[in-house]
Order: sequence, then structure tokens, then C-alpha cells
Amino acid sequence: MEAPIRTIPQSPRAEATRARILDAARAEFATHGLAGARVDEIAARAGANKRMIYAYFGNKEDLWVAVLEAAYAHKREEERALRVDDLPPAEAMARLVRFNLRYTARHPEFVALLNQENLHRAAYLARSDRVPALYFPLLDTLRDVLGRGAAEGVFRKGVDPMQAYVTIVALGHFYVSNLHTLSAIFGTGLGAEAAIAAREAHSVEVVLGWLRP
Amino acid sequence: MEAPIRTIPQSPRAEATRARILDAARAEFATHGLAGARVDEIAARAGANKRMIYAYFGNKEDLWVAVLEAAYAHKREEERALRVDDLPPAEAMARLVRFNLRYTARHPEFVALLNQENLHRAAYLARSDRVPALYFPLLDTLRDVLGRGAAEGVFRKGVDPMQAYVTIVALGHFYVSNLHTLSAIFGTGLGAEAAIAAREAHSVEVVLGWLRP
Amino acid sequence: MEAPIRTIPQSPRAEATRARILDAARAEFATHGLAGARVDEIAARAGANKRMIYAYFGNKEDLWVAVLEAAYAHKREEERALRVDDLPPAEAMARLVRFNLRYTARHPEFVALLNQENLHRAAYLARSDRVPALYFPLLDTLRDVLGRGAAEGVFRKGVDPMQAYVTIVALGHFYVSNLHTLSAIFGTGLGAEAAIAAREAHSVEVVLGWLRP
Amino acid sequence: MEAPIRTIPQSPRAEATRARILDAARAEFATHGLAGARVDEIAARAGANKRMIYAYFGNKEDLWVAVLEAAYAHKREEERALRVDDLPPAEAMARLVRFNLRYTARHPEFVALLNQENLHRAAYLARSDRVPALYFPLLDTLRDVLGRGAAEGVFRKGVDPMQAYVTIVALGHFYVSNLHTLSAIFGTGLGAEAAIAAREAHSVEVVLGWLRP
DNA sequence: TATGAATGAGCCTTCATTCAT
DNA sequence: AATGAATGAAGGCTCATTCAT
Repeated sequence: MEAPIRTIPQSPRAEATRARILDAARAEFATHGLAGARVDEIAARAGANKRMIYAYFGNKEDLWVAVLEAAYAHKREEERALRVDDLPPAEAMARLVRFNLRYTARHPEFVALLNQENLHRAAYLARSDRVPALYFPLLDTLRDVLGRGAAEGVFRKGVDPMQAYVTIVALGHFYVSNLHTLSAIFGTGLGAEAAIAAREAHSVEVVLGWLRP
Repeated sequence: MEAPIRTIPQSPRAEATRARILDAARAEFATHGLAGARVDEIAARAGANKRMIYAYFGNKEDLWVAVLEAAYAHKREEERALRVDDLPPAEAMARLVRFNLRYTARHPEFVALLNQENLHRAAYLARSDRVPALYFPLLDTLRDVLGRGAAEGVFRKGVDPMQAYVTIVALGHFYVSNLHTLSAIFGTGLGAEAAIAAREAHSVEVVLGWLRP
Repeated sequence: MEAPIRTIPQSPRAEATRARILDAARAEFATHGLAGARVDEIAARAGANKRMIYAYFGNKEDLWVAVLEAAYAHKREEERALRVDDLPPAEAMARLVRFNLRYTARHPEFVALLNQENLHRAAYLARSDRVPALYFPLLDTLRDVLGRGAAEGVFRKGVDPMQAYVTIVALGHFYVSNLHTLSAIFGTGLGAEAAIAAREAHSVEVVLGWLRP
Repeated sequence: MEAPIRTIPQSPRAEATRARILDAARAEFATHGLAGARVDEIAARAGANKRMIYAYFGNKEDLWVAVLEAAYAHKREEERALRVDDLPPAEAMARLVRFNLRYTARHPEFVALLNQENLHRAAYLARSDRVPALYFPLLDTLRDVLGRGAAEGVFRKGVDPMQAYVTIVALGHFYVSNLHTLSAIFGTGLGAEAAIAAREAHSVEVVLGWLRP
């Protein structure tokens, strides 16, 4: 009916409150999901009044969207900072794989958020105004590296960049996402640095091994 | 720590009710997660009285455990039926990869359940009495095929079966799990049979390509 | 989106609970209006669990509609029981006026509900399924009496039954509705039986006096 | 029982803000009632900061009292401007009736405010300092006209001015107050000028008809 | 074995009000 | 004189669970 009255924080103090809420929400959502998260808990974690959540974000679902957007934006920024144009294809590819695995391992909350959003069939992502900006720089970089490698004869030809992208992300995402159930099968320790490093080496081996002409 | 009073259905009619509840719960849980699932809705879907859920399963969380156990058991059964001992290593491996991808694609609810359980840090799995039975036949099969391939010189040596297992599962699981957010990036159609088939072919290519000595 | 799940009480016990809720709601709404009424208070007055309000009536607004419908239905029933066909026009008219004034005085909550509903521009009445049944028997009776009186030459001719209806109702309704502010002007005692009787006599005098040919 | 700290606006600018708040409050209260009105909305309508409402009026309830006082004062002023002393009784009476009906029709918000205040059993009116000033000039005028009419033999004798006052006001008030529920019965169009004029003619007819000796 | 009815805790959201600048 | 930000106390509504039959 009516446009929601939404306070847009302008003072630094308000901006700080908004940021604290966003951080607290990311943590709470990543731990409990959208349905399991508690608005009270988010407010408490943020050291903010519950009312402020509604003033700055509208409601719980809109807050979820904001968290999601911020998470995507963060990964995009890190990907953008990756410079592999000057590296030989194999080295560049290894770097991409390593970056992705490490980013995923360092940000399990990103994994959790994505999984939850998929549970909701990406309904909230679809609601975001920034959807067009979902584009990931990594994909372009990947396309370039695959092209260079094929041209130089060090990579197999005809690789679909989308499939490659999905596979590279999958190698780390699934590992981090399913860390706990995998631990129930293979025993604990999968989250330790040594295990992460092993997974990293394996992932590079898989991708480079596969790409051999 | 008292044992819950739990009715064990004995008549065929009761067993049927129990089964309907379990099916309904799997659907509801897979769609909404543990926190988002509604006991009322499960009862309605099952065409059963809500009280029966508590009589047969104890409570919502125990029902979740039961659903999880059933899902794991189902996959285990299908894996057990896979016979690749007589096939040449490469062919056997291709079959394993294909099976996994197709199973995952056919059972997105299994993927959703696993993701949710990981959100809960596998706390409910740990509570299950059948945890030791979590063992997956695929892992043994995989170990055998890798061994044969290495011995025959058609596969690279020194491959960790656990990493191989995780990777093979990851190739399909991540694709299905993140179908909706991936669709937001790459456009729709990823769930169509053609797309599944392409992912299947790609997965086989990655695994066999990587395993080349 | 989805049709609301609404429990329709079938057992006598449930029907009794539903009736208690409706009574409590009428009292609470009449005292505080729709916005001022408290669902908790209604449940407490009804000696029922708050949840039952939602089970039986949907939500606060739907409960309001139910209360309104019941109030209208009640007045309609009483009006239907009025038998003035056999009386001479003047006597019949006096009886109608008296009935209306007394009903209004006996049911100040009906007055309060109507006023509130008008504050909401009859938006909830419009939502009612029983709107076509809003028809009031009094109107027909009135039309008949006016016709007989005019034919017999004891009433003036050309009287619009609608205007007459509104006026007759107004004479009592306004008095009861504005009892408290009128008391602030004219002093207390307006609610006492003597004052009601005086208003009744005055109302009859006005109507019969006006209708003289 | 402490006197509230209340800022009394002194600059023209402050007085303008106060006036805008009062106007906005009248509109909001008339539309939604006391309980349903929103302080935020009043501030928004007034284009004023919410804090100013508290500075100038104390709190929501005191603001309600101020709105009520202003509404009464306004009607009083208009009544005072009515000059019927020089007119023959019947003509004077017709003018009083017409004035009242037209004032009511022109100020439905006054009707709504009165109804709300009666819902609260005139509790806020009782709190007003200006209660003694509630006196309505119309009543005196009415008394005078009734007296002159009776003396001249054109009006019936023994009419209680209070009853007459209530009836005259009722004829318009009820019509305007219940416009929406009446429309649900008699169909729309009751708010149109033609319908108002018909009601006006009818009201005059009723009063003058009744007063005939 | 099954069911309709009821419960109490808790959740998301809103509101009147106050603080600090 | 005015404002943006914050607060705490509810308020409407939902949910998992239990009672009584």
C-alpha cells in the first residue's frame, strides 16, 4: 500500500549503528539461517535497540537481503583485487583456485548464507535491487585464462568457462559447507589448517590435471 | 536424559501412518529447513493427526533425525546396488561420477537436508544412534577403483580416496545445491535435463582428465 | 497467498469457547474500539487461550467483523419479533419508536460498535460475506405503517421511509452515543431510567407530532 | 500530579508549527481515533519534528484534549455568529436546524471526534481546563426561540429545550456519523449534496411539524 | 489408533516517548 | 526552535507441544 518509512542514517553515529546491526545479522543468519535467526539476538549482538533494525532495514527479510548483498559485494571486491593477467596460464589458474578455496575457508558464513538463500530458491536475491550487479569478476578472469592457456597449447580446448567456474567454486564450497557431516564420516580435523592446505593442493591438482591437453 | 515415551507402530495401518509422516516431513524439511518447517504442515501433508507425530517420533527434532537417517540410508542402498567391480577402472570411475551426479540431481531434497544439517554443525547426526552406520559403500568402491587404476597404470598414483570422494560428490552437490543462485548469475535453464547432462559430461571429463597419469 | 487455516469448532465444548470469545470481544471492542482493544484482554475475558481466537476467527480484524455481524443479526432478530401489523398506525408508530429507543438504550455496545465501524468508513462491513443480509425488517414495517397512516388520513403524505427510518433511529442513537459528552453539558443523570423514559416520551412526541397531517 | 513541562511557543514561527501540529492531529484523530492515531503520522502530516508535539502539547492524550477543545471552540464560534433574534420563531427555528445540519455535514471530523470521546466516556473532556466553557450558545438561542414561539402560539408549549437541542443535533449528527453503514443499507450517494439537501429539508420538516401546537 | 481442542512461551513488529545535539 | 537517533514496553500473532476423549 504505502511506501515503507525507512530512516536513512546520515550521521556517523547512525551509520555505525547500521553497520553493527549488519555485522550482527550476518553472524546470526549464518549461524541459524533466516527462519532460525532471532531479531532480538541480532539487536543484542549489535548492542543496538531492536527498533533500529526496523528503522534501518525495514524488517527481518529485508535485513536478510541486505546481508546477502553485502556478502556478495565483499566477495566481488576481493575477486576484483586479484591480478593474474601477467601470470602464465597454469600459474594464473592455480592462483584462482587457491584464492577461491581460501576465501571460502575464511568466510564460512558466506557459504552458509548462500546455502540458505538456495533453500529459499533465491527468492530474496531476486528481490534485491542490486541483482544486475551480481556479476562476478572471477568469471571474466577465468575466461581469459582459459583462452590464453588454450592458445598457448597448455590447456585443453573447448572448456566451458561456466562449467569451469562452477567446478572451481564447488571444490571449496562443498568442502566448507559440508565440513560437519564430512567430519562425521571421516573424523574430525577437516577444519584445521593442515586439512585446508591439503584440500587446496588437491583442488589445484584436480583443475590443472584436468586441463592438461 | 530420560528415554522418551515413544509408540512403536505395530499394525500395518500404524506403519502406514508413520511412513506418510516421514515422507511429509522430508518434503517439508527439505523445503523450509528445520527451523522453517511447520509441524502442522507436516501433519497436514501426511493426512495425519499432529499428535501422531509426537507418538511416533517424539518431537520435531527427533523427527528431523529420523528423516536424516532415512535419507542417508536411501543413498547408501543405492550406492550398494552399484556394481562396478567388473568394469575397467576408467569406465568404473565414469560410472561412479555419473551415478553421483544423477542421484544428486534426482534427490535435491537430500542436498537440502545435508546443507541444513551442516548449518546445525551436524548436531542432530551426532545424536543419531545409527551414526556408525553412516559409512558409505561408495567410498570403498572408490578406493578399489583408484587402486586398480593406479596398478594398471591408467590412473595417477597417490590419490587420496577421501579427497577424491569429496570432489566427486562436490561436482554434483554444489551444482544442485546452488542451482538458484547460479541461475541468478548464469540465467535459467540450469535445472533442465540438457543442462544436467552437460554437467554430467563435464564432471566425468574433470575426474578422468585429472586422473590421467 | 494461501487460504487461511481456520478451525471450525464442531464439538459443543469448542462452540462454547467460540461463543465466549465472541462475547468477550464484543465487550472489549465496544469499550475500546478496534484499535484500542487488546487481544490478550479478550482472551482473558473469555477465559480462553489467545491462540483460540486465531484458530476460530483468523485475526483481530476478522474477529471484529464477526462481532459486527453478530450485533447486526441480533438487532435484526429483535426487530423481526416486533408485531405491529394489527395496531392502528399511530399506535404502531409509537411502538416502533419506543422499541428502537429502548433497544438502543439496552445495547449501548451496539451503538459503540456502529460508531467505530463508521470511523473505519464501514470497511469491515464491506468485507463481510453477510452484507446482503444487512437488510433491516424495521424498514419494511415502517414503510407499511407510514402507508397505512397516510391512507387513513392520520399521517401526513409523501414521507420518505428512509428519512423516517434514519430519524427514528437517530433520536435514540445520538442520545446513547453521546451520553457522556451531553452529560458534560447538561449534567449527569442522563443515563438513569427516568431520563431514558423522558427521552422515549419526547421521541414519540416528535415523531407523532411531525406526522400529523 | 506534577505540572508537565510545556513549552509555550512565542515566536510566530513556533506558533505556526503548533498550529500545523494541531491541524494534523485533528485530521489524524478524526480518521483513526485516539488509539488508532499515530504520533509519527501526525508529525509527518504537520511537517514538524515529532519532538515538537511533546514540547507543545505534552503527550498524545493531551494533544487529543487540545484538538477536542479546538473543535468545540470552533463550533461555539460559529454558533455565536448566528443571529436569529430578529426572525419570527418558525423561521428562526428552521435556520437553527439548517445551520446545525450544514455545520455537521461540513465538519465530519467534529462528529468523529465526538464519537471517539464518547467511546472514552468523555474522560478527556473531563480533564480539560476549559470544560466550563463547553456551554453552547445554540442552547440559549434555542430556549429563546422556543419561548417566543410558544408565547406567540405558533409552537407547542412545554417543550424541554434540552430535548429539543439533542433532537436537532441528532438529526444531522447521526446521519453524518453513520453515513457509511447507512450507505451499506441504502446504497451510496448519501454524502452527495442532493442527499444532504434532502436530509436538511426533512429535518426542518420534522422539527417544525412537531412544534406545531 | 486417532482426533479435536487447548496451552504457554516466544517471535516479529510497532508505538509513544526521550536523549543528545 | 528544531532534529535525528535511540529506547523499552507492549501488541498481534505463531508455534511446538500436550490434554482429554
